[in-house]
Amino acid sequence: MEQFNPLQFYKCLADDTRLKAILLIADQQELCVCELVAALNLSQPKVSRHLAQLRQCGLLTDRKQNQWVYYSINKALPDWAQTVITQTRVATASFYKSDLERLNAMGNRPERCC
Amino acid sequence: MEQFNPLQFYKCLADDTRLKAILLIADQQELCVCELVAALNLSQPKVSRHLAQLRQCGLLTDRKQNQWVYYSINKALPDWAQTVITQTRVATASFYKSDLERLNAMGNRPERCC
DNA sequence: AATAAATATACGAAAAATCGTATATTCACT
DNA sequence: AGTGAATATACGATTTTTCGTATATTTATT
Repeated sequence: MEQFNPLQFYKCLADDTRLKAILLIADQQELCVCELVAALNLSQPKVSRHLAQLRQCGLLTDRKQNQWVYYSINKALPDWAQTVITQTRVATASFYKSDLERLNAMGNRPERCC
Repeated sequence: MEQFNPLQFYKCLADDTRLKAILLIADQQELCVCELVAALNLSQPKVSRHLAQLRQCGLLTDRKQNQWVYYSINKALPDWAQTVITQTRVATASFYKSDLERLNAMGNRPERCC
């Protein structure tokens, strides 16, 4: 991840949907779109649109398995950016607590494998 | 600084003027408005407006000395937020390098005291 | 008291970001 | 081939943010 732009990075974090999605994914290692839709309690197009933006900016990577697309934090992110995400995840757990609860209450979550 | 909102924090960092101002101030300990105007090469009202926003959100504190107002990073910021700023300052020096050069080239900088 | 320098604020205009809704795509399964 | 579930994208409308310009405020100096 060369010449990664901090302004673009922080613009990605400056939206409620995107920030919570990133923190949830960082907390859970990876999540598919339908899990994020349930956790965030938002429409599928809205969530999908923000995830696409985070992928395009290099914050997330995706992997497809069957009909699901799993998003995770891009391991190629510069160390400082990973540190920023981790610090935020640990220190601001109450910010996304209710989303995590909705995720855990979700039924029929797709099974990971491979 | 209780129940500090991470979304508001990142919105503060998600603007070119504000991000560079914060990094310059973090690097220099404190800077007055006219120094930031020179370093950022922007209009005084624009810089002043963004500084006011950063102060209102709790990222900066100000101190008045004679006719100058000096801004510095709010020491009451939560640790994680200070870590985020420090990590960014250290890792993305090239992002505000040219601003720092303009600051160093500036003549007639007000003298600190007290 | 008048002037000048530094800083702050007000306000409408312009630009940027976000949204809802509709629709397209992809894949598994029958 | 057809259906349904999961995901992605397009597009105009709305909301939010930022901006330039003018003006107010504060303080030091003459």
